[in-house]
Amino acid sequence: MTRVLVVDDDPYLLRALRINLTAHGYQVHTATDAAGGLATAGRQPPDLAIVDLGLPDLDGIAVVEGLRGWSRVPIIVLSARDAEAAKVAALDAGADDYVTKPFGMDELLARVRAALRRAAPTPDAPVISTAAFTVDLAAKRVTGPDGEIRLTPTEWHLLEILARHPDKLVAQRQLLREVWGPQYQTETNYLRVHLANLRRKLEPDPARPRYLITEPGLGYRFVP
Amino acid sequence: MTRVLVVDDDPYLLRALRINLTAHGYQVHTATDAAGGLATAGRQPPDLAIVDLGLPDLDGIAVVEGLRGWSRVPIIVLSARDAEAAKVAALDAGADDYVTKPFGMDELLARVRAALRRAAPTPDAPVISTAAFTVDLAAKRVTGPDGEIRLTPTEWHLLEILARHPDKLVAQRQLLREVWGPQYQTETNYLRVHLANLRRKLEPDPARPRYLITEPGLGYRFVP
DNA sequence: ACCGATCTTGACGCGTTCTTCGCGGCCGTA
DNA sequence: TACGGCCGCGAAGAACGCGTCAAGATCGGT
Repeated sequence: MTRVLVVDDDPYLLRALRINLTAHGYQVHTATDAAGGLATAGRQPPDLAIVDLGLPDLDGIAVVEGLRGWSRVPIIVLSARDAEAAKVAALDAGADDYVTKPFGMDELLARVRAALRRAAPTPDAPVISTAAFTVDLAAKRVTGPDGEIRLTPTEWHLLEILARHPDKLVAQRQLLREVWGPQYQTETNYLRVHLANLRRKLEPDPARPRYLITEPGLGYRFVP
Repeated sequence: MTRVLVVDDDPYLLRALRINLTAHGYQVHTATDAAGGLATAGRQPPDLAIVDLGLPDLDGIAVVEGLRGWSRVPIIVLSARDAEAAKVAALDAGADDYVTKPFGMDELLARVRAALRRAAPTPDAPVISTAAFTVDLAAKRVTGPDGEIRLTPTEWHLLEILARHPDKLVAQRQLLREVWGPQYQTETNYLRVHLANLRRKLEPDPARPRYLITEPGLGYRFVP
């Protein structure tokens, strides 16, 4: 079962979080201060941590730092509206997301799901092979028949997304959003240029692509 | 250098410990409460921890538990004569040794040596070799054809991270975060400078690196 | 307070990479 | 057949990233 650690000093909020998270199938551990939170995390490493920045020892950031020292567990930070500086510090320290109080329970649950989803795709086969080349996602390396193939950052980023969803159609918007950001979602010509460069480096016959397939008007597909 | 973390709320004792330990060649980090201690341990994992059970948040045991969650670092607990129960609890939680206050500094130092000696046999395969040099991760030493190569702390830290992931591409952000901290994630020029220095010390032809490879825009790769 | 080692910071040249644009081809539709 | 949408292609200038050097700034030890 997914284990969630909640560190908060407000007993009412703690109770509300416990009830809601439990109701959604999470196993909840709680602590009311930084020391207790870190100790609990040590005893029972959680799959996700929710940390209030306004702890009695004024040091929710210590929890983030303490966790980040040994764990990549997703951390969601709770903060009051005016604690901007602390929030930024917490994110710098390695927190993954933040929720400003007061917040709706549905929003928090959504962020919990998002954080877990983001963290989930870790343990996978990080090597995808085709007849023409091999993609090693962990080492960020592409090997062709003549040895290593050097990709530019953008090319690698595109290939990585496509390779993580083999045989699946990836929408143009999604590619543009993940590589260039939300405000570039219509610049489809970027995709054309960089896909062409990728094909030139990877495809045996770049003019007639076999692995990086265009689905006109929709997106692209990686077929191993 | 051997790193010792001391968690104690008594400033006099803290000072005495720092002076004595430093004098005996240990690198000392200190904290005055459980949260700070765990956070410090996360930032700079110690080789040994000395923890006073009588902390202001009454929870030295939390430090022991928090450390034991992710580390096998030897832990020596300090306790007042009458705190038998807490002492037992600390040992149950995973502490390695205890010293009853008041104690002689020589005794403590002896126990420190003993604890480190006991922990020493931690032999996995912490040695990575190339044709040009050898990296001993445990001993924190680099040996070249002409004997030992002296590295600065930053250089060693960088090389250590790269050597722990041979053949893997390590992202710039990750290097910056692990060596300098989360708020330096964009200072890529640090990497350029220190990598250049590393190459000057390690590479046969620093202008054409063979072991410390740059992947432009992405990060660096150590190829043994 | 001084000194050496180390780290930070800024500047420069150079090669690479990205962006941007125009052109031509393919295809479905009017 | 004409037309518009979409794609592949090539090329040019701009922007970026890297390596390098050298000058402060910082730190620890004497």
